[in-house]
Amino acid sequence: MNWDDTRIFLAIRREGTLRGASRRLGIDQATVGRRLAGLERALDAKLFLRGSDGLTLTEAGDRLVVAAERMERGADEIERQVLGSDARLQGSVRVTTTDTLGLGFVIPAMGRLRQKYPAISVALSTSTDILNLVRREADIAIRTVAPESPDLLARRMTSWPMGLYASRDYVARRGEPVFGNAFADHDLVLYQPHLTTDRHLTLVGEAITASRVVATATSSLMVRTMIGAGLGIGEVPVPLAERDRLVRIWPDRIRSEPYDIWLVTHRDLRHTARISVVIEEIVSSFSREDGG
Amino acid sequence: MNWDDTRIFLAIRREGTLRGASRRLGIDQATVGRRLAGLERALDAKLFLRGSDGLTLTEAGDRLVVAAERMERGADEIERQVLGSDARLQGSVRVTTTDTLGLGFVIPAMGRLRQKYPAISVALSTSTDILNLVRREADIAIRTVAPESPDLLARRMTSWPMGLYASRDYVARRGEPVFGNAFADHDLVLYQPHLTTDRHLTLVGEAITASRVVATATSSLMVRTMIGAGLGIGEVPVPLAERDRLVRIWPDRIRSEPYDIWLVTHRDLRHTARISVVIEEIVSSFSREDGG
DNA sequence: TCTCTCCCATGCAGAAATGCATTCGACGCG
DNA sequence: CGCGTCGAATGCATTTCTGCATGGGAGAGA
Repeated sequence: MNWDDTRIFLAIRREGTLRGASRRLGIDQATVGRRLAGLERALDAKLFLRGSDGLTLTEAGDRLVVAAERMERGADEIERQVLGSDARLQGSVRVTTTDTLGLGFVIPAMGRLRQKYPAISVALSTSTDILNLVRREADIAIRTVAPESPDLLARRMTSWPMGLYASRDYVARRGEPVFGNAFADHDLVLYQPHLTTDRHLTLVGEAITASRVVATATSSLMVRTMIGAGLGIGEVPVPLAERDRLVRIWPDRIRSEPYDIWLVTHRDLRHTARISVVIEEIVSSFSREDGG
Repeated sequence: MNWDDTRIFLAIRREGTLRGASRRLGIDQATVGRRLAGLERALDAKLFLRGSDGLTLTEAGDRLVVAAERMERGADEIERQVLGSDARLQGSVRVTTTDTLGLGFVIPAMGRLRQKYPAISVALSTSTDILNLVRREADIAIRTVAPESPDLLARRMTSWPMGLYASRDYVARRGEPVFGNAFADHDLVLYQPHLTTDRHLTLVGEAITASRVVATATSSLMVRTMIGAGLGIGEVPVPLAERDRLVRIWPDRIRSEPYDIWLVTHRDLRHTARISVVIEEIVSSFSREDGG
């Protein structure tokens, strides 16, 4: 048995198709299929049922998943440990974050990094997917939720109050909403991360009626941009709203949950030089904002 | 990083040389060296220091061992689980035991197996090395010591008393030893498994003087054969001595520790058909002996 | 000191794996 | 019902890997 085929096995299981796995692994679809066939030959067992819409695990394949993931943890650990002792200021650092924070903080940090450490490159992945740091899908994550794993180190970089804002233009046209009548006669913009069904909706603690919502977005950058474009009223972290010169509605009201920003990295990467300096520069991005 | 290279890494570490690893892995020494070089390139770290007498782990390499072994456990688990659900009476079963038991019990069992299940082949490894069942180096072990791992199933097949014996020829020439004078004027044959320095030596509880020992062997088969050849007096399990028609000395004396025989297999292989029938046949070998 | 043995490194030819291009089938949409 | 899209399989050229053979170096023993 070729141990490397287990890596292919896990990729196929996660993607559901050979083609998807080939994209994730960066190798050809034909190769993925042949590697799987090789594993099945070595183990003398069919692991997937081939369907026109992809592959599904057989019972035999299902039994292997736990052991395969154990192998994967070992492999990840190997890479981290070797990486964790790398004192050189060169190589690639993978950062995952949201588009808001990527645009406003990580990219400025990358500019400064480029000056100081020209041999370090940053691979920035902005997505709503939460990449798995334990699985080594990224080196640094900047998130609005704290992680749960004991292997991950989280540091809260800032905690922004969330205020209610509209664009200058919107206020000029529609005026400010009257407090206490559920935003009657106003247009609202909402952040809805998961495209979930309507839950109990509020803005800065005030209940809203669904019919007044003119737009939602899965990204806070889109929400901010919508508000800036005059589409309606919505919640924005105060420092970002000020940067955009939005007009604050009801300045004494903030949302009860602030906008927390966590920087998360893996315990084993703590002392990796190139990762440390990237973290340092990103942290500096946030402290500049808080200071100014 | 090619996961399969960790398999090579572990083999090199265990054997200490590329050549040794290549023998264990069944691939060429040059390939082993190149696979290691590939792993070191992928991880960008030297894992071994090359010396003329083999390779020694660097600090970086040492750190990887634990994670690599975790991968190995996962790989072994995969193979066992797939093997463990194999209901076909065909394929190879690897048995490890001592030469005594291999000769007297496993080989007769193999003869009967051949008749009943012609598609099953047995790979018999007789050595004093205790192969690691957890590491999948063998499927069945027949040993004189019980294993410690919770993943292994041990069943005591028999417990033979150890008596003192000489050949008919020896007794005719030298007579039987007088009890109580430390085998004065007699030649002794000893089983010494580990080539250890002289410890406190006894035969069936009687102290002996080192100068009377004419031969030792690391194998109980060799001891028995030596005794049969008339070299001296020594301990032999009673059923085996009777089979050899040896003459018993002091028939009321036995060694305090009997000769226990354990059959050991891995928990996951319990229900593998071909392994079950091999076990069954080996057990039958021993019960024939006890019965007759 | 010479030789023998053990080891690793490297050149080269053959074998195996990979990527590309194409074919084929299934599904969903207009 | 045709068309476009998605996916898996397969033929073929190329790259990569592997095994064999050889060379060179270090250490043990005569």
